[in-house]
Amino acid sequence: MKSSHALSESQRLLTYDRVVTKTRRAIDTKAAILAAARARFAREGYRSTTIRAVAQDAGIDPALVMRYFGTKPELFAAATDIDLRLPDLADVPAGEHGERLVEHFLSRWDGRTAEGEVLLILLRSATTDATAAASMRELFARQLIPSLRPLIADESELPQRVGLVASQMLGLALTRSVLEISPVAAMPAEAVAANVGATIQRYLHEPLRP
Amino acid sequence: MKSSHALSESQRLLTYDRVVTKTRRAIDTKAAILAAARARFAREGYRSTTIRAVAQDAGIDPALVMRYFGTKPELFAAATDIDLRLPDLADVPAGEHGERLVEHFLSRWDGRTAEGEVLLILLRSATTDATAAASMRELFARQLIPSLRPLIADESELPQRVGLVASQMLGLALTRSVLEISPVAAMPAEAVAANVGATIQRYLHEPLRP
DNA sequence: GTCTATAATTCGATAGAC
DNA sequence: GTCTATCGAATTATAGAC
Repeated sequence: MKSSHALSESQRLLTYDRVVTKTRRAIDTKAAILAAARARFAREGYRSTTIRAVAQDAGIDPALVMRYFGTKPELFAAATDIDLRLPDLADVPAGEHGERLVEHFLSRWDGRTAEGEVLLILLRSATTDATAAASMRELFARQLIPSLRPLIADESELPQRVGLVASQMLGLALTRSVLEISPVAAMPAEAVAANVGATIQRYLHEPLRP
Repeated sequence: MKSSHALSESQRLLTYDRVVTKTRRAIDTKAAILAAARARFAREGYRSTTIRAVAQDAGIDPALVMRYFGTKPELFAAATDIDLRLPDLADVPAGEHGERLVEHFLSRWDGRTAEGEVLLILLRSATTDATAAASMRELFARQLIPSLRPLIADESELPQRVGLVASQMLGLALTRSVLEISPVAAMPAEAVAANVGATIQRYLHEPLRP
């Protein structure tokens, strides 16, 4: 009877080599699927993105997508599960908070980074898909609020202030990077940072109205 | 040979009556379809709304929807073809423009009027459907810009100013009425009008930054 | 005017060969 | 690990009976 212990050294190396190759390819495939999925979700939203299209973009078979991620909702969850790495503005002069925050988001969206892409994915999908909307609310509560907490003087005003900030920042992403309403889409990043930054600044530090 | 001229008076009345009844029912049916379509589009967006669901809501057969509106894109166009009836603020003191504008939109969205519903429909659909996105840009150019033109001192700044206004107003609709991010959704209308109104006021009348 | 029946696609998901 | 083949469900749209 031939057991695995009876393998010759060359056989073992061959087996090992094949396993490593398969594993590395699997990692590449998984990454390729995720990248293709993010791009599709970002352009077309959850509902219009098909497993078949993602597979074609990644250059593999649709069945592989199911094998790696199980279901379409799980693929979406994997594609959007990311730390936005929001900036720490504690050391920035208080008067520059608004402008710096807008600059940060603009560089993410305009530069099409992974973090920026995820935000656009959620924005495109959250308007029709309940799961994506929940992710957006969670992102607000778990990432945006904590990151801005150190900047707000009165803790009791934190949720309202961050809510107002979100209304302007998401509206900016929507008009500039999704709907591409021309005056906003064409506006230089510096002008956006200055004008919208002044609004964020007010929402963060100016007295709230009743 | 029996021609239509040979109909008796009672027969003619009967025929006429039947035609009138059918016509009135047709008008009702068409209106019922449109109302059901608006409600579905507003809640679920373009892609997820099905002809079958609309027909069921309207209490009629799916084939009737096709008969009256041809195709699904045409149904969508008919459901969103509406005059937003934006307010004329020419007689309002310049210092109140921002707050009044926010109050106007809030009453439309919170009260679920036809105009407000159409804006929410477009907002939910425009993130994934190119046709809806085009409708949104057209609405911006054909209705929002003209309605705000009389308020802006320097005509050359009109597009940028209205673009900034749109970024905040659409962001407000998104966070409050679509995503329902809690601090914004729970905020009393008066507080929203005051805080966001101040932003709109700045975008309309304060000096633009470079 | 309204409905039944169905054609023609498209998609998510599964089973199984290699 | 990867792919072929296919099922079952859902959807838009059409043809035609009543």
